[in-house]
Amino acid sequence: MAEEKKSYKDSLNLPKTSLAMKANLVQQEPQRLKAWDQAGLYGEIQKLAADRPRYFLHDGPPYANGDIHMGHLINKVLKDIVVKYRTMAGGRSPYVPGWDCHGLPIEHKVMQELGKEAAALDQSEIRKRCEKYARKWVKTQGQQFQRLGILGEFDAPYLTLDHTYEAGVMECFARFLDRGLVYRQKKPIHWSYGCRTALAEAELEYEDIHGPSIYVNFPAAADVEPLVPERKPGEPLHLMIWTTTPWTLPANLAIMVSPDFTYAAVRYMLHGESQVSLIAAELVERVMKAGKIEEFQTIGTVKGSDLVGKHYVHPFIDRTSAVVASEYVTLDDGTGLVHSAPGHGQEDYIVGRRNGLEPYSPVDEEAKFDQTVPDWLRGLFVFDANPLICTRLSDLGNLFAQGTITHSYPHCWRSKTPVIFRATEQWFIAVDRPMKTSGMGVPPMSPTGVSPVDSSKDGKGTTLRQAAIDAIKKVRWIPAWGENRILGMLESRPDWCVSRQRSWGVPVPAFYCKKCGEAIMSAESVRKVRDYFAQHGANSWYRPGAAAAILGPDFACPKCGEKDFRQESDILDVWFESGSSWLAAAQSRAGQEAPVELYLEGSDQHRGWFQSSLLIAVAATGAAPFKTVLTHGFVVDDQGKKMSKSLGNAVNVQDEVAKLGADVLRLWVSSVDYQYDIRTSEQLISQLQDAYRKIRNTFRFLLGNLSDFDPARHSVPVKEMDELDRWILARAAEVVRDVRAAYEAFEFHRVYQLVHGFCNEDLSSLYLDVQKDRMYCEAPDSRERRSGQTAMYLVSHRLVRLLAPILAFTADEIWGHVPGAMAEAASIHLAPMPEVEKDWDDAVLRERWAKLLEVRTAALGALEGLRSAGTIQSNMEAAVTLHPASTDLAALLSSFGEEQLARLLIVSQVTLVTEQGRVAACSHAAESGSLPLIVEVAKSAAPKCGRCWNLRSTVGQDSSQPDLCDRCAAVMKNL
RNA sequence: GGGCUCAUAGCUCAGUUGGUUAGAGCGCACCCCUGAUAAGGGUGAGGUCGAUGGUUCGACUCCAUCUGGGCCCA
Repeated sequence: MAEEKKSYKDSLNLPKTSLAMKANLVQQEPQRLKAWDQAGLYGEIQKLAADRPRYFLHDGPPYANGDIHMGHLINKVLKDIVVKYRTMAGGRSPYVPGWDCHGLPIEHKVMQELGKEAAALDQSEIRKRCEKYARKWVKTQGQQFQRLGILGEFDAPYLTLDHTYEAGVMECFARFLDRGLVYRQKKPIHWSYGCRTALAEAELEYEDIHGPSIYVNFPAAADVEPLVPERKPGEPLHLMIWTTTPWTLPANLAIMVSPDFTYAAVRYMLHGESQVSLIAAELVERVMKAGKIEEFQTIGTVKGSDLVGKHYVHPFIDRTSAVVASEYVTLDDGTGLVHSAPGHGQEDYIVGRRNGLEPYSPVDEEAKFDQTVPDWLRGLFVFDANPLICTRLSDLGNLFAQGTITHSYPHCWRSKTPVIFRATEQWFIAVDRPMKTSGMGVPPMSPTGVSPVDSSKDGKGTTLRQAAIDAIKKVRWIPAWGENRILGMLESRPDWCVSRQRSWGVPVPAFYCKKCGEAIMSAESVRKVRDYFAQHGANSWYRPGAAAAILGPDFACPKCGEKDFRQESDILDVWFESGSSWLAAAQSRAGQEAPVELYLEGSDQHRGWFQSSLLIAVAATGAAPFKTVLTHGFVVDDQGKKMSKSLGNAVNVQDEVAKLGADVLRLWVSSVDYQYDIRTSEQLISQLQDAYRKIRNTFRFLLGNLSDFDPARHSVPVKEMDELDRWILARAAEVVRDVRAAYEAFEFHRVYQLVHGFCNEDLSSLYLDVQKDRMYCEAPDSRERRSGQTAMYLVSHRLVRLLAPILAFTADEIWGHVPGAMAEAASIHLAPMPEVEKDWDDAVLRERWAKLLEVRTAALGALEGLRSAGTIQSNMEAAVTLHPASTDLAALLSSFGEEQLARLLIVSQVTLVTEQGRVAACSHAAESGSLPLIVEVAKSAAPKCGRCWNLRSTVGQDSSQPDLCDRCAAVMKNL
């Protein structure tokens, strides 16, 4: 039986707090959200910040489709951290969330849901369904974002389907017309003859088909002959191509070669005649095998670069065309010479444009040949034409070989018919045409003016490409390589094709004369559309009579004078829409004029939103719409692989919120260096729970010691504080400085590391541990205790605000427990960031303590030996003798004093021996690493105080309190 | 295939203009405390700095190549 001992527990000032140890975030966070909502917190913040300098982060609109995923979490939490920090740091930083509501994925989804019903609905009815669908997800995602603690104008977000937004898009488009950059031209697109519509990549389904595979000899023109001197006079010379789409041969306008390849001139017998064909040297064997030719010889070689610019004759059309260089030619299959029809293929089109070739596409909506082809093909369905063309080539002696091949070919997702590439009229924005400055007199739609492009003479201004390149140099890109990345894309990008053959979007604002087909589109007409959309929305475009309503009854076709028009059925590229947001939303809707301070999106947006926003703003205003662009990387799994549903490695945001709470997720986001790939798994995220608990418990203990502390009445001036307390304040000042610098640099993982480290190392394992004795045992109102309380109060009061942008919920909860804090600000999000306090920021003190802490570490190491040997159980039973071997260290320790050293080491007694040669023979003496110090440890012989549990020689001095030390005896007397 | 980019302990991060045995925290293992207690303290084990070659007296750091990732194109 243990000896019955008197308990002094009730006489101690043990920590007492209502801040629960268990956060219970999953239940608590929604309640706090409700309270914020009822208090109108976001509005209060904006009211408070109304007159401060602006720091506007313009939200890139996520797509209104599906539940939010990890990518959204990263992006939105980072934005929220920026906004909350900037607000607390003295800025005005409203947050207006946006949503991208138009576009194919929604249209596609709606069409799928409608199924066969879709055919019976007109375009405006389909658009209504799309809008309903988009709005549903806007609402859902808005709630999911808010659940993460993100504050903003969620009751009035900007939507790309808002009337004002659509009008803003039109204004942006009009600016391009002001600059003379809009033109119309044919371009090949995926075409479904089954649905008589263009298809987007997402609407294609790839299926295997059996089709023809033919090798065709194109007769070489005379300028090729000198390249093959080995050829016998009169011997036919050909350029041999390979194709699986014979029906595109009538549209052949070029043969593409690689300048780097070597082409062989191969002699062989065909139809009893000796022939020479040019074929890529590496492919000769395979081609000859395909033609079942066993005897052949390479009689010479030609460099691809020498072939470029030479000519050939079309086998069945009276046309001579040129050989062109192309980077798309490979040696994977075919002959190394590629038949090119610029109207029937993407790569052919690109190479064709470079060489001034028309995107010739003699095929109509039903995939039938038009009147420009030879008469034996006119009106024929292209897939029916394939065998005819092969027969014709064979008859002409140009068919080298013929077979069938099975390969993957795109099909229409709805009609299941094979897709063809067909060139149709599209609207483009020119990037290399000098920009005009006329038309700038048209007043901007928004109250704020826009500065014109700086260009002195019409038609002699800079190009959009050059202006954009100049503009990006004035932007701060974080990380810095972002500038290089977008620069590379800008330098190589083609003209912007802005029309799409879809329903769900903002219409291309063109009209066509019903009589002569003339396209009507001018800055003036587009601004009429703009005004009409501002009032009626883009849906009104699809009403009968919209053209007359917009253009006015008196408008006549400038070409034929007719007054009957139809509206364009194509819509604008959705990137044009979202790229207009700096004007259509930030400026028009939120009153935040470009350039705004920050865009913050994933690094994929260098090609997407950053670039479209840049091009539009540069054309419209002459400058980039942003001052700083910050990008983050992508979420990958714990192996570094991309996340996908099919791999099963995706982490579900909703599940994590329901399991861990939003603050743990926010802490996780803050903890990673988001500029590169972000490794993610449920386990990796849940590891942050430990850090969260550490931080929370540190605050819990700080606050627990402040239950009887009123800062107004009990504060001890910093100068009068105990040195330990002044040290923790000095450290706190350092942390405030470093954390704020980290926030300013968007290095939130440094914030996390600094704060976590401070809680863990400085506070929990050192300062608070050392302070326990005083806080518990000294008289409640003693100077020693009040000094410590003042420090703890000041530290909590600052530290919690450093955390507020990250732990949005918990920091606010803690704030409610900091003495007097609620009187300063009803929510922590209304409080200012702490400043570096000059009174605290004592570098000399920090230096001194760095040495003291080295001594402490050395001593703890020695004590570990004593404890593991079983000599003592707790360090409080130990007596430590320090033998400093340098005068500097001796002076330092002497100045600190034995009593203070004992406190710092949390041992019963420290004896400082500064004379040489007095190290006792002691098995536990240890020389510490780099310090000129010998630490001697032993069990103290003193009796244990029944109250503070220290072993003290003063126990029993007061005969009325025989089991107490002098300190405790004195305290007890005055209780 | 092209542009940009990443690779340091199980995890998250530091590693200053190349300069001694590569650091921190977490986690882990072991120990202590039981007056922060579904807490707190201590000690310890973990890395051939993705690989190879080169420049240099000396390379995690500079150069080249490769391997494996990521984003965007083709």
